Amino acid sequence: MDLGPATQSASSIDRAVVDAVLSGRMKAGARLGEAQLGQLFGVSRTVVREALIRLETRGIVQASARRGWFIIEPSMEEAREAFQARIAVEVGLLHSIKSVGPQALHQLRSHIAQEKEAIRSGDVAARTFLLGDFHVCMAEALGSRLLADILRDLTVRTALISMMYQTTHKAHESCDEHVEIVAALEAGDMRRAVRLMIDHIGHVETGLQAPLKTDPLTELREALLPQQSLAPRKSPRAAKRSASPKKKGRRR
Amino acid sequence: MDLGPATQSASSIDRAVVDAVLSGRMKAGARLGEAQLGQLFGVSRTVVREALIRLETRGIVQASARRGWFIIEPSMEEAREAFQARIAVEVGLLHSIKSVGPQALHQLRSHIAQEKEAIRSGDVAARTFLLGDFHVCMAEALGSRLLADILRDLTVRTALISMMYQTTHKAHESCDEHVEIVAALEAGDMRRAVRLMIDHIGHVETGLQAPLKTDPLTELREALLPQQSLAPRKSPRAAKRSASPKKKGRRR
DNA sequence: CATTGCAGTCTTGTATACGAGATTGAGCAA
DNA sequence: TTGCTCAATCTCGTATACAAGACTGCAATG
Repeated sequence: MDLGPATQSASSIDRAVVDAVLSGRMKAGARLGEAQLGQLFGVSRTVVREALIRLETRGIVQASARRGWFIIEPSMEEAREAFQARIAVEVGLLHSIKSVGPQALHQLRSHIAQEKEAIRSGDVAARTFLLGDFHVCMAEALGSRLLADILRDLTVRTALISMMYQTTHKAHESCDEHVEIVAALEAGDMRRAVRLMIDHIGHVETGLQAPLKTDPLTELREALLPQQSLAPRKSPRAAKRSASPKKKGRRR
Repeated sequence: MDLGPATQSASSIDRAVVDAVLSGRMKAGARLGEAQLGQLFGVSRTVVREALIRLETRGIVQASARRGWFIIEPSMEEAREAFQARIAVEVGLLHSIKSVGPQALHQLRSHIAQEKEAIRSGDVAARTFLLGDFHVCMAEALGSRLLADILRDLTVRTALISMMYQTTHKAHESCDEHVEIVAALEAGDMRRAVRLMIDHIGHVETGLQAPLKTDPLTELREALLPQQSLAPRKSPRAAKRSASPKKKGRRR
């Protein structure tokens, strides 16, 4: 992690946030203060703001007017959409290729080796990152940088979802499925690869359970605010007893 | 030439630029000065800059350090990538659905009716916009807002490409193919819809010809800068005085 | 005539100033 | 205690200031 040169920090803020999310070090709903990030990276709010705007455009963070920037908190519905989009893109990708070259296979096998190593050593952050990155890596290896970028952003979304909602899908199972997919690619059996990929993503999605309750207010919020509330209460009469629900834990 | 400050300056700059590109009113390589846009929309450079950063993140404009912002000029290679990505996404989308509801069909037919009207009336901008927007509209009608957004940005790219490189594909042919695709969707024949869509996008892509030479330096740039380019078979006229307002500097 | 050095101008990159919405917490009344 | 008001504070939204890179045009030079 390089926090030194100011010239690079412009785009390194983006990468730092994305990596943090993909590694599970940063959770959905986490707050990203402009001033804080600026101090952390040694730049002014202007530069931080540009990075946040990029992340917002990519659907990774969300600005709440005059309150702050937060990592997005996908709803169950948005979760489904994200998984569906991923399936569509990855299936389309697999359909669009005839065969897989030896170099691409090497890259994928190398990636899976890293996954196994991370799983073995118990490095949760690396494991989480690599398991999601496999799909990005696949798109890249198969020749489409554009689709890889698209998949990366979609993966961020599903990664957040997997952390928000309990998932029964275990790491080694995912890794095993990656192995099978690569095997199918190597055999040139695209139909099987597609089938495996659909099942694989489906396994993760159907593994979603009730939301994790690290925050005691999570249930309440889920129950009361199915959609994000943007009602600017001006009349104090209507809002009576709503003093308690402060948003999330403040981080300092 | 003032568009009036009453427009929602926040995201309206984005939309204005995207619409202008999709309508063919703004061509690849067009310059977008911060100060100019600011005056045009009645906001400061800060707001303009945010919009430009969003557009850059979406791959629509490109910043050249301390020179300015420009609509991207995809190379032939990038053109192929964009078309391939579009095929992958749209094929994946069609594969991921079982059937198409009556409401979606209505939307698509309505869209095609607009296309025909624009073609009939000779409204080139509307025609260009609608022909590209059909694919976005399809993704939206088929239920994936995420994929629709992705397709919109990819479509911007291919739209620019179609304007940069001469295309033999005519508007009414595209419209006819849209009709066929919708017919296949209505019949529930997804396999046929997929094939038609691949052919349709392929028709546009294979229709690409030699680059349009609005800029006398195009050939020179193509010959010297990119990694691999098609062999130019036209006799290049010597780039005499470049009195044109268009100025292409070197890239670093 | 072609080339090169140089100053002036233009445009962006970054920081900072200032204002407004949102939140919080204390104080006060019932 | 409960409920309300309001000022202090936090944070972002927008504009502006200033510096530096990049281009232009001209003149001097070979």
